[in-house]
Amino acid sequence: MAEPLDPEMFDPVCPSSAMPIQIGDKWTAMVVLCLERGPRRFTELRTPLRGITPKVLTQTLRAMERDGLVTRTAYDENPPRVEYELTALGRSLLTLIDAARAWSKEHLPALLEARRAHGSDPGPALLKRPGT
Amino acid sequence: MAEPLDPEMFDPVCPSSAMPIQIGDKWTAMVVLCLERGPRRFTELRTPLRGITPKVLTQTLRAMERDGLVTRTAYDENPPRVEYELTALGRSLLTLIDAARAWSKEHLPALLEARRAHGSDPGPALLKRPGT
DNA sequence: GATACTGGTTACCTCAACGATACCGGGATA
DNA sequence: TATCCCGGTATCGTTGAGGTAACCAGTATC
Repeated sequence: MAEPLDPEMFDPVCPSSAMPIQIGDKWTAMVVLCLERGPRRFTELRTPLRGITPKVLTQTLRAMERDGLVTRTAYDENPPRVEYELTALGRSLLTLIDAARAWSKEHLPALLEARRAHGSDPGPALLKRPGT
Repeated sequence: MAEPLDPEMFDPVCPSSAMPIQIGDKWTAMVVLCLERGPRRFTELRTPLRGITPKVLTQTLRAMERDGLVTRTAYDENPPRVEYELTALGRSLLTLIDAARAWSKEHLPALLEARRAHGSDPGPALLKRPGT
């Protein structure tokens, strides 16, 4: 829980953005990965999740808290400090995320090639979400 | 590829609707499961996917075709006949779907209980998609 | 007094997915 | 003549996730 998060742990250009699997909402899986090695603070999470706005991060964390995936602990200090930590349930998603990443590693190139070979039209917009 | 699809293979009331995992678009995983045992016709798919409109089914299938998940074969007969079949790539999603279902079987009750225990507010709408 | 830091909140807007409803072409069948 | 079957299209409307921008309270520091 010590070392800082790598600001580039999620490559925004990476084709994993086309991954056909989504865990929870758009940012949920990335939050889980950020919390994998210990509790993190709100601001700390914003670094690797480049581009996330505080509103959306709050929404995501509140929903995850509601679903028992994370706990929120506020310390009465100042400046204020709030820490988010994975629960066992939240941690159980890691196996699923690993499965999704394994599938992508093995099959995503074929999917992208199929899409490219399909030719001109971008077509309906299946599978365009950001991933990990 | 012979036996008809069970019209009730997807229970619309089942809490799996809350499953925090989504494969492709809303109907993609269900289509994959429908095609698991062999090619199916357009109208045949509409039966278990209760409530899907032809427009949305067409959209879903076209996107899956574009991504190399299914093949579309039109026979020049009449009444017209079109068959959709899983490709190897599409079939590879089955392992992922199984993993998602295994997770749900084991952990979904805990998630739903956490949500219930969280109390009154339905809160922001994470995790409300139909699943399998 | 002014500014900065943390952890947010509020109001507004956009856009794609999804759904409802209606219609169609062509051959076969009654 | 009329109707059915099949595999779709066409048009319209709704919804909600997600984004943008601005603001806030409380303390500490300059």
